[in-house]
Amino acid sequence: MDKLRSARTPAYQRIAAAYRDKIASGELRPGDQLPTEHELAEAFGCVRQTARSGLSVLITEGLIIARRPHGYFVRQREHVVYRPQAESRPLPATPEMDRFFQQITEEGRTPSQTIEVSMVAATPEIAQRLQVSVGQVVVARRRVRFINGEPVNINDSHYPLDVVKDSEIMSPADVTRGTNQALADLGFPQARAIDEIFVRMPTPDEMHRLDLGPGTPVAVHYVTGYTADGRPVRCTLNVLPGDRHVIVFERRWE
Amino acid sequence: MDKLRSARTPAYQRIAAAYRDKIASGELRPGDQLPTEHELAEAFGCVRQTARSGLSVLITEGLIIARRPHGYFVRQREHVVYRPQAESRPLPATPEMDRFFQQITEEGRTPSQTIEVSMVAATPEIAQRLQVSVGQVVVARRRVRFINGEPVNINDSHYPLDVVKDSEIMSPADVTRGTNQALADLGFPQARAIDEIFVRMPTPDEMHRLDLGPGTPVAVHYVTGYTADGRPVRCTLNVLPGDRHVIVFERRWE
DNA sequence: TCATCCAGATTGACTAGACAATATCCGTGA
DNA sequence: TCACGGATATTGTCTAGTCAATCTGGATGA
Repeated sequence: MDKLRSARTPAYQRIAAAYRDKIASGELRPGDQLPTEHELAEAFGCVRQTARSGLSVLITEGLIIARRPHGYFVRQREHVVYRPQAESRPLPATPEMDRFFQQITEEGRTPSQTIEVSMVAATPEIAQRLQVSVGQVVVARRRVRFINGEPVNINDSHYPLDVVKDSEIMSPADVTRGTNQALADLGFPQARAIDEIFVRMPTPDEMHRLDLGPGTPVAVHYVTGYTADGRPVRCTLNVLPGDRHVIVFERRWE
Repeated sequence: MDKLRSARTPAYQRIAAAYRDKIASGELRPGDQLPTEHELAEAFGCVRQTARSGLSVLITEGLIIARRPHGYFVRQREHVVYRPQAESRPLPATPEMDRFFQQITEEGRTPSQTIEVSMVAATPEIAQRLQVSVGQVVVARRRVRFINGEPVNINDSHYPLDVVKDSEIMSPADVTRGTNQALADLGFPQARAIDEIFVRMPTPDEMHRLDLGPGTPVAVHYVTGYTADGRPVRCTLNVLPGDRHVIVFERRWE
């Protein structure tokens, strides 16, 4: 019976399933090497191309990577906490939050970033959220953040031109007190924000900018900030690689 | 003279890039059919297997699907709004929220769900969040939600055994007033919650339960609810297919 | 009329090779 | 000792086929 089933399922799927299990069970741990294509083909009685198909399944599932000419290795991932609310609430606000930060703490990381400010035509996504027409000129403040020299996320903030004109937000330097504070000083304090999170596979451009391996999905996080009278004054687009981040929100019932 | 490898880029990548662009530019729209493998091979001067490789790239990117024996088609996705805060705040609380709901409104959808309650050993993920030891017995209330007969998400809530023992939460029926209210009635009102969102490719089991196509990542959303004195009384695990959901939060600065 | 069967088109799985690209290891020579 | 260069192992790309699985639609027959 079992033999029948294993004979029915394609060889490449049996190979993928076998090593998926070994990874899930912990028999193979992050960094461990898998057999070579040649060895797999021999072990499963198929040709190299079929073994490759099986391995490629695991690659697209984000479980392993290929390193030429070394072989295939189990991927490792550690999740840096990404906390949208930290923009406004600086520190862990409840004892529960502390527990999470203790586990995934940042030891010895050296963060850095690149900043680039430009005036661009609003994409449909940005235009809709800022309530301007598509193609209208808005200010884009683009950042790529790095930890230990490796890119961790893309952070593109967009502002209506008249809101930030001639302000320090338009200079491509770090605004130490925070762009949200700068926005408030310009007379546009944000009272509310809406967070939207989409999940998808990255575009080739994103794969390049974030140095993503195959099988790594991204979270696309839009933050639209509104003043008290309901005018959108900021739309931030974050692209977060799934293998490097966990997004954390905190809620309270009042 | 010879083949002169048209570019340095491999043929299968050129094929993928060509059709990725056509999809991005809107030349090919959701539901449209791509050329067959045979036609692509002829057009790009390669064999069928190479054309297949190019198409498989687009499949893993979630852009197209293969429907045997019809051909390849551009995928379509519509995002249902998933709003964790709706558990506690029933309706759009700000004018801005209204705008989002108008766009992605639910017309003529017929929701349904399956419910299954069991006592299970806590997985490490659940145990850590409920602050119990791994393997300790907890109550799992598993739901799969459907819209128009199609599964849209997995929703597994876990409770410490002593909290929900002999309560209606343990019966596999819909709790109309909501499990959170039921929990409060048992003497465990939740005062705070922590949301964690991970992004990854689905496991084969999740692909099966949610009827996911290849190239579809999922968001894994943990909600851990705490009473006012900091005791975790609920840990809910949501699995949301990336092609069907957008996660929406709303924030206020006070 | 209506159900049934079959041919055809298309993707899925696989074989059996070939040559290219790449990083490491190791031996050679200055 | 140390720099350089080639051998080697491994994955990456590709060709040229074969046979299987699946769905549609048209032909066939009661």
